[in-house]
Amino acid sequence: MKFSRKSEYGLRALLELTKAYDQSALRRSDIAEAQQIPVGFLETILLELKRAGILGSRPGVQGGYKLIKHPEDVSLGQVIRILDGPLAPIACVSQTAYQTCQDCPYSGDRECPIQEVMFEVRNAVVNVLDRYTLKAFYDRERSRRLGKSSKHRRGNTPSRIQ
Amino acid sequence: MKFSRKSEYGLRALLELTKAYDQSALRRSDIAEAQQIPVGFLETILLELKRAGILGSRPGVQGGYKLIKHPEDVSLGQVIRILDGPLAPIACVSQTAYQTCQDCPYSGDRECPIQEVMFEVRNAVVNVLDRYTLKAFYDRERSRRLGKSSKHRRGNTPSRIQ
DNA sequence: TAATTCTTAATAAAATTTCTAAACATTCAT
DNA sequence: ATGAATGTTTAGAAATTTTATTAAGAATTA
Repeated sequence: MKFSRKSEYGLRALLELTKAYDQSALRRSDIAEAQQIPVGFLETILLELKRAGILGSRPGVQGGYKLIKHPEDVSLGQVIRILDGPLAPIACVSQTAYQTCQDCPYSGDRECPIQEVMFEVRNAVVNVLDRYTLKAFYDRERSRRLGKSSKHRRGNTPSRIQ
Repeated sequence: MKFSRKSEYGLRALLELTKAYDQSALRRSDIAEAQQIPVGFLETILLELKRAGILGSRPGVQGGYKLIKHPEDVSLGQVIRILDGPLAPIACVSQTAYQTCQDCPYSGDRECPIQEVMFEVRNAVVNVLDRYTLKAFYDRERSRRLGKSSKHRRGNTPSRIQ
């Protein structure tokens, strides 16, 4: 029932990128150092997040990765689904990747008592992870740095990154 | 975020054993056949559940495995913890197997925003899995066989199995 | 005592996760 | 244009975990 290291690294990288949301791009090496992530593995992760449309990037001097979606628009559930696959504990209760259980004796019209529980587990997990967005990271860091009164206005952050 | 095949097999085996709770012991080969589980792997699983005090067993003719705890007293959370380890998605929010994250930059007094979410996920999962017991399997099968009015009285089921 | 069944440990096979390497492409400063 | 800095891509190696098998042994009952 664990999340993979990959998801963990991904979230930690996004934590850094969210803190730098309205600032300049971050090099993978900077992220790796800040969060103690093996740089080669981080690369793979950042590219998956880029393909999913969450990050943008640019090579060269002043290049790096950048969060291109608003923190409020990226749920942690989305991130984990990208990196780890479906959230459901068993394929027969997944909304995004449903599959009948192989050799399950409850196929057809008979109801499976295990499926019932697993469905509740799935919903419980999804409810938490789709409620939290990257904004939670943002707010927390702001309030740490600026004191309690911080309030971030959602606006246009000019950026040359695609 | 998946459960392992092992947990799934374990639950399915316990489903059979719960249905047979007040009847005779089940041979591993019968359980394996009923639930389409590789018999050798099932062996490993049943023994773990036995060591954990949930099952009893006896060799020889008329032998087999038997549920020795009352279905109401075995939560699905317990079962999965035995077979798959802690339910927490990350070690730093586990109650049963707490561990600080390796190389986590939020060690010490600084609060980790990821930990906060993961703690909620853990609680959500545990709430579901520790609320369901094997009795849910029992009830469901009874009502299927006997119609809606079934009500099982908790009583002494004589058994020679340890 | 013999047939049946569980017990145990070792380990093999398969799958997945984690990570590395290297050749390549793009951007920007000059 | 050129070169340094950085991302891109693919292949695959290493490590770990999961899944399963095997085989010798011990307990129970008829």
